[in-house]
Amino acid sequence: MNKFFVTTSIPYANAPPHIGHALEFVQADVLARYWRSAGKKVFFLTGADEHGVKIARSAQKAGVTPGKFVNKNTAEFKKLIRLLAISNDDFIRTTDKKRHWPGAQKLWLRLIEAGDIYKKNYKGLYCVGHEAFVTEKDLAGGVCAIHKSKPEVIEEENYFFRLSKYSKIIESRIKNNELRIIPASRKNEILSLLKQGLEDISFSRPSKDLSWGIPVPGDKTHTMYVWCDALSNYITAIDYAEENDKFKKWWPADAQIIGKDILRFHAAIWPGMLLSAGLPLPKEIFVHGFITAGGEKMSKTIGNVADPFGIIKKYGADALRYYLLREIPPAGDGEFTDEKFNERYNADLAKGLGNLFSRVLTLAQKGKISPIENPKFALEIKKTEKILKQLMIDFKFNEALEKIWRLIALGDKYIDAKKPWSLDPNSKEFKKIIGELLSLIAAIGKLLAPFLPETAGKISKHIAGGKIATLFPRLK
RNA sequence: CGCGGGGUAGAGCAGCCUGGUAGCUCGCAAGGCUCAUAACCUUGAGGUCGUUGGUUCAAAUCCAACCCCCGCAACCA
Repeated sequence: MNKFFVTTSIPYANAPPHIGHALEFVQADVLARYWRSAGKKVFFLTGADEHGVKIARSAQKAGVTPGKFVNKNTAEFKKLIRLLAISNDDFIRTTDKKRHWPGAQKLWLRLIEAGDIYKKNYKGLYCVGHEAFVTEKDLAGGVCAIHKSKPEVIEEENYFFRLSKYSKIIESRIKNNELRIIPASRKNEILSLLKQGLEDISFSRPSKDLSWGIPVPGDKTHTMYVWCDALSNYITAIDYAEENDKFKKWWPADAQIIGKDILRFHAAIWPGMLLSAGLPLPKEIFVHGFITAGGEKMSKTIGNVADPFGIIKKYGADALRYYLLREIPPAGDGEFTDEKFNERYNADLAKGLGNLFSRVLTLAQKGKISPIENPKFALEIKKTEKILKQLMIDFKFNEALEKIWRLIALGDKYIDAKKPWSLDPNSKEFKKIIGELLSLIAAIGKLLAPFLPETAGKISKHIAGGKIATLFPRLK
């Protein structure tokens, strides 16, 4: 198929975005841009998860309605997406009653038709301070660790989803790669979980406890729990409610990008729901890690959280994109520190790409020079293109950039060997050498476009205009 | 016996699946160059591959045991 439907997880609009969100957006964006330029029809979806008790409570604390509360946070996410030059085709919000709710409710009804929704008493420990159920983990010596009060045992009736029924089939789909989980370590992780068998999951909450959400169809006393509410965004955005041509064109998703914390939801619960509804499963789930700071987990409490807005403002979107793609192992945890950022920036962007660009354009200004193909360069570029394709299939963004940087080194070596500055700018030889370098840089720019769209634009613009420009000023 | 990730040059990492001269980036040293953002190019120094034992002609790589570090409550991907 010549289409590519890529999704990010939809961030929870309970807090403003941080650098981890930026990572996921950028990874998905590179895929979208790459496959778009490779000629595929691409649909790139992202959005916001805006329901739930937590948001309702945060809104109350802030003294605003939940609607206003999520509007504010979602606006921040949209701002980050815009500033990062993310090329998403759509943005779905779970509070969207027109676009999202009908599809979510339809999905629920399909699960009922399949006989997979049933009512069951749910017994749990209710903490008055939390105004919610707590688990054993929240307790310390039999009392709530935060509120120091003894929780009550409460029984309530909830809807359940018969996830257990699909345990075996999900396991086999993942095992035989009909549903590819990347990297392999995550695949193994989920398989070991599936081996133990999945349990049915609570699928609703009484409306009195959770009113900020989507009502269960035909039962006003219950509200959908997060599973049917949020996971369904991947299909509601492409008109699952209508099941029209748009839906048929795009579903199943070709790649779903998620973080390691929500692997279970996407590789077990979500496939279970799709199977129950008689829908195909996504083809691939790519799982990225977390960004740490100085070996420690980023935490608002510790205060070592890197702020994506500040970085973009200071160094530009492409500098942040480059760091996230080059320095963070795509499928593993990675570090973000100012020192590392400066090092990467100076070594690769300023002294590498920027400097080569600058020295070639300076020389090119000495005469009217147009790009000329060099067979050796052309061969290397072609090789790089080929390797790049496989690396994109494997989600290895860091290696892809490393390969492109080899072409930059090639350019530097060529200049050094040919010493064009010692030649007469009007000589044929000079024009040939610089022309070849111009065409190499143009090719590098083209290869970089999915990763650093703004820089790629600058490169082609300045080559055409013959003007010298500083792509990335060196940091002190 | 909870689960998972990791321990390879001063730092950060790759290599391990599919054993066979230990590689990359940064940093450091020497030389070259002067077109360029004090940038670029070349060469070099630096490693008992966590420990111990096993398999093998051969182990960073396979097997076993052990030691150490980091995640697995919340904000949060």
